[in-house]
Amino acid sequence: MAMKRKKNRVRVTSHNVAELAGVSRSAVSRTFTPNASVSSKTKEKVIIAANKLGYRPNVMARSLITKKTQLIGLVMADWDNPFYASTLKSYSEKLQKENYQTILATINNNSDIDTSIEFLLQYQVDGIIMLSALPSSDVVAACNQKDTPIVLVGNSSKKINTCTVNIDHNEIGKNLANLAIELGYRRFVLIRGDKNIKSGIQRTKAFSKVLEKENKGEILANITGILGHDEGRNALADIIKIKPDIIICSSDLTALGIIDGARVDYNLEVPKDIAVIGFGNNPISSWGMNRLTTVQLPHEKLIDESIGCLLRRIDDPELPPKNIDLQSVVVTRDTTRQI
Amino acid sequence: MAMKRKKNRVRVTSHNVAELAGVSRSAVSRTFTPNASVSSKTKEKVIIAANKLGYRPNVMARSLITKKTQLIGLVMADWDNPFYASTLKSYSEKLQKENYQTILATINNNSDIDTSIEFLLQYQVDGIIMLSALPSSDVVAACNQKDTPIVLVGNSSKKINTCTVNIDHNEIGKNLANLAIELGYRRFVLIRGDKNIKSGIQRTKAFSKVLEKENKGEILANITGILGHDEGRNALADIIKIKPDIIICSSDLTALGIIDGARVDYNLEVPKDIAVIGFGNNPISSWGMNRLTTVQLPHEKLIDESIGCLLRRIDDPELPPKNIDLQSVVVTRDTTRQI
DNA sequence: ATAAATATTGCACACGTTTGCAAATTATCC
DNA sequence: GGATAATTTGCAAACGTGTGCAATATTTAT
Repeated sequence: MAMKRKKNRVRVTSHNVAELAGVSRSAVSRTFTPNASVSSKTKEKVIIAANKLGYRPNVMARSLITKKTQLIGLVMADWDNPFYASTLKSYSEKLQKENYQTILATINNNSDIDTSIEFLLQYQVDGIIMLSALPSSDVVAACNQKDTPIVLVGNSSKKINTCTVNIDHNEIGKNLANLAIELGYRRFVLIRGDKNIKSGIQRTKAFSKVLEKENKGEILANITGILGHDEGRNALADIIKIKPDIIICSSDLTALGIIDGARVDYNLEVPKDIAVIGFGNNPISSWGMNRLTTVQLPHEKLIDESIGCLLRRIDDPELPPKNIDLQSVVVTRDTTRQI
Repeated sequence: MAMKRKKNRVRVTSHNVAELAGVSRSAVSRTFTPNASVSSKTKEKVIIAANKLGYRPNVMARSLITKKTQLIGLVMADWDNPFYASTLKSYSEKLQKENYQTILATINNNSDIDTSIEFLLQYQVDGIIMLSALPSSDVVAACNQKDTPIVLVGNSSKKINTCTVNIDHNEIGKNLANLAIELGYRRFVLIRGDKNIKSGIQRTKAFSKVLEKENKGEILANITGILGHDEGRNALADIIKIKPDIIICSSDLTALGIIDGARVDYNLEVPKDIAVIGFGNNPISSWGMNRLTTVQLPHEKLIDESIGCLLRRIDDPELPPKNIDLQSVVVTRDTTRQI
């Protein structure tokens, strides 16, 4: 009978290295621990032996004793939002630079936000960054109990006791309104995506508040459920009838769709006949063809602040949670008229 | 003197749960191990106690003994390439579905590809997926020695003994040439990015080979170092002088830049005056305005095959490495003439 | 009711590290 | 060179879990 030989995996451990180098296991451990008490002579012997055997300290075993994994859980809820998706590279790079590795959890439907955190906790991550998702306060309490700091980015709730880093959508709405008024626009159409998304609600609320207060102009329509390029272009048919001065979108893609539609389908000039403002400052928006006026979100700052918050709290779990609101700027290009 | 009290983190372990539930540690371990021998009565007791204490098995400790971490290292080399960047979500989701977590390593300059693998090995990942990066054969040997399967995606070398999943750029070049010839084009300009990137070299080589063989048309210029939209648009000035039939780009963005330039700067009609083909089928390319003819890469298939290869080899490390080449299709839209 | 078969349980060791402590070595000083 | 101080070293005990094995409890068959 042919016997299926299971190759027995040979793991090289500190024991093997110690043996070859003629020292104790402690010595090899100390060799790989910065600032540990070990003579340069034995260190050298250990390193030679380690290289010969291809030894690498086992982080799992180490973390068991040090209670640090150097792992950060990054949970990504909204892959469709280019803003968050593009953030990933920076997070990973910057965390790596701080000597942390990123373990990536993605969630599909809202139900398993909590599950993903539970999962990360099992891996003993040193901290968690949540992008655009709101966990239950129960699971956040679990994190606190375990002294695993968690920072919520782009979605917060007063009820939850933890660090948050957010974009001040209120201020964006205000600024947009003020700018539009200043440029002389009076007949507004607002377009956004899912009507339940809080950031959009905040912006429109702030926008209309300014309008009321200043008593200059009115919102002719407040359209929701429009997100992509072609959706924007298609939505134009109805919008055009209301004859707005300016259309303010909650996505650059929608804005570009509107512009394309205006130019191609209705032979209108932008911004002479109609002005458009986007949101997000997508790389496409600065293309020579497009030159879209849009709002630039504090990309890097958001990342830096959230990492900063997290690392500080990892260092000192007693630190009280901090809530940060970041300002954005609107970049005026050629789809709105000049002052 | 005010004494700074360091809060001592309380970890709840299987010991605590066992105590509360009035059973042994083995019992709680078995409760959280599928198909373990444990009566439903004690299982229930354990679960109640575990919930009360907020117990979660420590994956680190477990992996120490099972020698499985359920971690897959994903190293991302080329974030600028939208193809690979967009792949991330699917990888993460699909691996999660297979009960693996993704630990993300990013590399900046070519020098630390190997370092990132070393890092992942320290974390005892069960397998590694490398996107668009070529590790040294030494470090791949280290993976093999450690029985950590590694699959190379989008960049392979005959010298390296491991699984690879690639796009057949040779075939793309051929298909592109045949299509262009069939459509009646004869005066070609090829544009690509970094001239040392192998995929681009392969495509142009295959392209010109077909041209020679069929003896139909010639490559007027073979431009490298052009990647984005505006670069493409700017490059048009020189290209236009050579009067090509068709411009074949290695990026949709470049192609769109060329088209914008042709239409706006030179008042040319596409495809009547000049035809353009892109590469990658970026979502933008299907916009009603653009309707770009381009090549659709086998996105999901690439992901599925690479994950499949990896998981199979994790299951059975004796499995010989497999090299897979995937075919792409060119999608013809409105920037090339109809047959 | 008893014996046999089966299912469940706990003990204790293993996994690969780090680290306090005491012993051993080396360096420093008079 | 000897006494002391400083550095280096190895021992052994954790860290939190899984699992083989023998012991015990439960079920089944007679």
